[in-house]
Amino acid sequence: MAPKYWLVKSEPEVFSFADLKMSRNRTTHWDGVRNYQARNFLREMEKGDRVLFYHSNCDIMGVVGVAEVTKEAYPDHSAWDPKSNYYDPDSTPENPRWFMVELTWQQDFKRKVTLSEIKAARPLQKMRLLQRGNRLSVMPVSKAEHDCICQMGMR
DNA sequence: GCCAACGTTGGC
DNA sequence: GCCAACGTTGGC
Repeated sequence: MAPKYWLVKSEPEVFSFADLKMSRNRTTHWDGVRNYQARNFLREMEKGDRVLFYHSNCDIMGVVGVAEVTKEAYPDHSAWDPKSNYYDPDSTPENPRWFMVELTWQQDFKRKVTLSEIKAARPLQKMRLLQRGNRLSVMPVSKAEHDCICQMGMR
């Protein structure tokens, strides 16, 4: 099965791409997604899928590197922890509502591909990232868009 | 099922 | 810090 392509957003002050790189095995579980549409995308992720890592809500927003899905969707246990920020009493181990995947750092871009560059790049105009009112933290990206952004980032 | 109120996201 | 654009909640 050919790998699929995704973009995940993270606020670097909360969890940056450098944080992922410094994690054990350069891997983390991508928990805390509490939006149904984003969850559904998470559940479509498969091992080997490529993930563009985007920094949001910071000085210069943009894609900073590439990660890979190393474990596909499994129940997000932070939803069961009353002390977690992501606690959701309606999600239970018997009937989990929320899921997470495992992401592994793969490659730093030589330079950040900024939001304004993405907005200016003709092949990227249809990206979901640029669509009005978009607030998804996990979204699909086409292979062409992924390749274009990687090319910009590695130049 | 409608919809107003409220909370959150995230670019600016 | 502001605020537009959502999603969610809860009364009816």
